[in-house]
Amino acid sequence: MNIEKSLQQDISKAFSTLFQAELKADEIALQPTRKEFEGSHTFVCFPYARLSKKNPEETGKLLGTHLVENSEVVEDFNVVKGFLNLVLTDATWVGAFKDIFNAENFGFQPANGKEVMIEYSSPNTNKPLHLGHLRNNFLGWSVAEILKANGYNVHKVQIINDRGIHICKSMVAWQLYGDGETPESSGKKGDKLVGDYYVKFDQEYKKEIAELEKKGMAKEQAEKEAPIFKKAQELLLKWENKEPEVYQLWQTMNGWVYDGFDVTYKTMGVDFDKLYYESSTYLLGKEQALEGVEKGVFFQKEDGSVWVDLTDEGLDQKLLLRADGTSVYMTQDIGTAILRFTDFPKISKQIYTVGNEQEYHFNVLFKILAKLGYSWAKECYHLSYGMVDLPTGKMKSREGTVVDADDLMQEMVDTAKAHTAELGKVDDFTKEQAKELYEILGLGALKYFLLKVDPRKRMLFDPEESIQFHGNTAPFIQYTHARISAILRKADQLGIKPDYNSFDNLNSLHGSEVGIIGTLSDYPKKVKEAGENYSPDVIAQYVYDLAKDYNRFYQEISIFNEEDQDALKFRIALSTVVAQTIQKAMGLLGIKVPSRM
RNA sequence: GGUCCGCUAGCUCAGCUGGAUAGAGCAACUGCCUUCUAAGCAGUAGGUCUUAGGUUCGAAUCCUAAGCGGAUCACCA
Repeated sequence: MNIEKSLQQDISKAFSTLFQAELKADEIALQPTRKEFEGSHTFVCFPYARLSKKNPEETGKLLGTHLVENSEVVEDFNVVKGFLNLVLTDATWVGAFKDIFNAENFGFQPANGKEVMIEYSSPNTNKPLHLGHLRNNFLGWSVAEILKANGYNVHKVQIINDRGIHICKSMVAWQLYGDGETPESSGKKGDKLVGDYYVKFDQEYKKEIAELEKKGMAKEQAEKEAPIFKKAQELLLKWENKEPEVYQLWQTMNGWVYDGFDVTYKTMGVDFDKLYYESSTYLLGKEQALEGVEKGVFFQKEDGSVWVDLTDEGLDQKLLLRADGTSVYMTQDIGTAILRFTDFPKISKQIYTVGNEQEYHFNVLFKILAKLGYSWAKECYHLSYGMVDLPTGKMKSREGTVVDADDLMQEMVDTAKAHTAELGKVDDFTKEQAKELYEILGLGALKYFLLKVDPRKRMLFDPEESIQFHGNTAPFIQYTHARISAILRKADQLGIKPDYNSFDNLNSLHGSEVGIIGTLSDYPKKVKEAGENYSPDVIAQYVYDLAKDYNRFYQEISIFNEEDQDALKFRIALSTVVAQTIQKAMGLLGIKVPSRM
């Protein structure tokens, strides 16, 4: 029996007997008691004074007295300024813990038969992944896990933006300046190599613009007339016409990028159930655009370009096909969405994990899909997250202030290594064990740092702070797990194996033990909340609180010096559940926990 | 200019379905390792919750306006 529900029912009954007033159990709001007062649950009397026809203070006193006499769970109470603080019996806490200890998959919901699709990552294939992608990938992957924990069947997908003017830019630069360079010939990671040519393009492009401007051309026109830019445009057109030479180069260079991405995804610990490629969805989008013209939902301008008019929705007109027939970003997103709902007809929701600078884009996309008559358009949701800023300001790829994903992850692992070596606690580890530990710690620290913040908010990435191993960090939580693991190893050696009835005669609990049980009881609620709001930060915050609670207990109470066998077994059981919960909650964030560190 | 988002301790963030004296971490200062891992624990100090109105028994939380910062309004993705 859930503690909160028992209390709600008892309070409801009390209102009926004491005040002859009807108050439904599920309408009763209880809040956690502030730590400066005695008790665990607080009933705020003000809103109910109307029902009790007594002032809040009086209501609280009558209610408290009645509960102590009639409720099995209430031991004591105090009323402070209209707040009724309830102290529960230790038996109640032990009972609640027994249920948790016994639970099959505590905190997780059984399958609910619903399917959702979540998209994340979705990089362009013209440059390597960076810090912003890390937030995106960790967020999307974590939300997927959290939704699974809430009983959904989840499909993790991404759309790889493998075609378009951006990749053509890299291709042109490689044709002009590449001299046949390949990842094999230069030893460069494929995505880095292609990214270098994207930068090269931009440098040359700027030079050409400057030259044209010098000759008296307006900047805007120079941007369109620069020869290298025109070459990129030509390549795009040739690509859409599937000219073999261009198509092959495109395939080769994308192949290099995919090889590079694979390595990065593997390090990140992120994966996908299905990949969509823009190159194979944009044609469907084109068809839709043309069909839309026939249906009269879209219109064509004199130059042949296709547009949608959303002015009646408070938005603007939006281009869907260029005059030369080539498609834009929006075109392929229409095709992709349709394809996905065709592939997975049962999905009840599609979540797009994409930065908040694209809010307008998705707003428009969903409206277009609705206009085309797709009823599922309203089930599309843009999980919009904030930018990652650096202490030096915004990341700008063209100014070289981008934090590369591979470099950053490596740096985190290196730092974990240095810090661990300094402490010297795992000097007996084999090389492989040590390497694994450094990766668990370094990647964990990074993931936690990026996930503990509300995704909707923009956040500051301070490299100094991100590699901190104290305080509200993954290593702190991982350390707590390692400590518990040491205790459980010892308990195992001593043959202490608590079961459901091992602590039936336990007659008193310490405050820190009650605190842990209270926090554990919150876990299912937190998993649900994190799922409803697509907020891994709820889990991050929770698991930190749990670790803190355990560390206080660890510091205050000795386990193995305890003579009372019931108390000893209870503490082992409590430690077991905390370790499992830490492990599972961190798992929802994609963070592993070591048994020694 | 229109639309949207943010503003809480020196810094980074919780709290936001209205509840008590607004919480953590970092940084600073003070204690605690012959005891299950000190990557820890306990404590001190640090706040007109951007401002002004309003609703309410009660507002960091809801409403209105202003200020500051950001995003967006591309034949870029």
